[in-house]
Amino acid sequence: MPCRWIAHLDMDAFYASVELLRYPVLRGRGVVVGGRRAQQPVLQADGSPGFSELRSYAGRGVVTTATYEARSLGVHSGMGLMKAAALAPDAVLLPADFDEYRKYSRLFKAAVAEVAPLIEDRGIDEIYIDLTEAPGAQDVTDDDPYAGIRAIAERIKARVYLATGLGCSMGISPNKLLSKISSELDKPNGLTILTHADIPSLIWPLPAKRVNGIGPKASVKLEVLGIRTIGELAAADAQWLVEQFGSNYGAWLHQAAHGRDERPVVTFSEPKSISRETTFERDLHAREDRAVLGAIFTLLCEQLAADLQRKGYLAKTIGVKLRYDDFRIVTRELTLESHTSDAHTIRRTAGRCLKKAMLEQRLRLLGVRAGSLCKPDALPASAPAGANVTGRDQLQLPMFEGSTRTTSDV
DNA sequence: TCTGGGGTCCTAGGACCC
DNA sequence: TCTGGGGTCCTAGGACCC
Repeated sequence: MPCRWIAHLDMDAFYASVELLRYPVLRGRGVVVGGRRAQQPVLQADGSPGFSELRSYAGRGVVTTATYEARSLGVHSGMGLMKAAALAPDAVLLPADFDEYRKYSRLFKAAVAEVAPLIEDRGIDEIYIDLTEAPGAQDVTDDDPYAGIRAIAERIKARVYLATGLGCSMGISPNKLLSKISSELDKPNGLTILTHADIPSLIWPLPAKRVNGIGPKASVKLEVLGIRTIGELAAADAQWLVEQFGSNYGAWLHQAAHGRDERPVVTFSEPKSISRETTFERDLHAREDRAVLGAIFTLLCEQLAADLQRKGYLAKTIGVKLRYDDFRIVTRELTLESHTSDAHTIRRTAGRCLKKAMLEQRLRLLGVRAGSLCKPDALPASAPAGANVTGRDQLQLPMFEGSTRTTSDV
């Protein structure tokens, strides 16, 4: 196939950078965003905000993002806040403000779309962009074979900064896999352009876990097998990888290590599931803490129902997720006979799921999930949202389509 | 001093049907 | 009477990602 130009754009330390826009006085300091109950800055007598430092934090919670100053001390996202406090006690801790981050997310994506509209959403702070057909993308000059694509990338970065005041890093290559790796090679505010010819020198020396899709488990297993870098993975026999990792994943590992990836940039996809979950401030017991647990459970179901209704989806399977105090996770789910977004139906079904799980051990987390989603208009017209009809009834209902309402319609 | 909240995809076994 | 596959749906768990 003709060479594609796929960009991966990643906002630099996104949440923390948004907070720096709000509190410019924190620029240059270690700043950590995270902790569900981290303290909002309180206004001091002189009108300036008083920030709480990481050292004074106690309780559950993880680092969501850290500025590069805090990262230089070893703090990284996903780390427990107590551990982060030991590494960077002087860092400022701010609570996450997702409404604000979503606002900036929309701003930067709209800015990119003005230059290049073929965008794949990869969450709040990153996107893929297909630049293959962008005007001038294939232009070359005597001293720069990437002159055209480089100019487009610089234009995108400038537009993002103009729209948000935030920096980003871009990786551009013939596919998503290589671009994702490339965008991290020159952070922050970086731009890396590479082709297949650069794989041996730029990609192969990197640790295998830098490949998107090789996580903690797979990288440990690879290390046990004597493979640390992407190059060593590329040198491994494909059949041997299949024997070690299964046909699907093994074959993919081999392809990935050679930088091969034909996935298209997908500009739209329907959600598969919607969920709500919460970690308690202290572990709860199904019997001893029945009242508070029940209230939280109902609230989660109501929030989930509201999410479904706001987004315009109906769900056919309802599930619960439990995390016990030893971090073991179990899930239970039930498939309904008809789709619903009704809070009571969700609560009742989730309650039946809960009964299928072991409830002796203390719980750390409780979640409710809606799956098998569809839009109301994709359903037979005679099976209205939340109608309590069985599958068999649904099959018979079309006989009444277009006829007068029956009592079962009400 | 442990480990948030929101997702996707894959695997695998059993039920059920043809 | 026994032996068989293939396809789809449901359920549970797990790896991985942002």
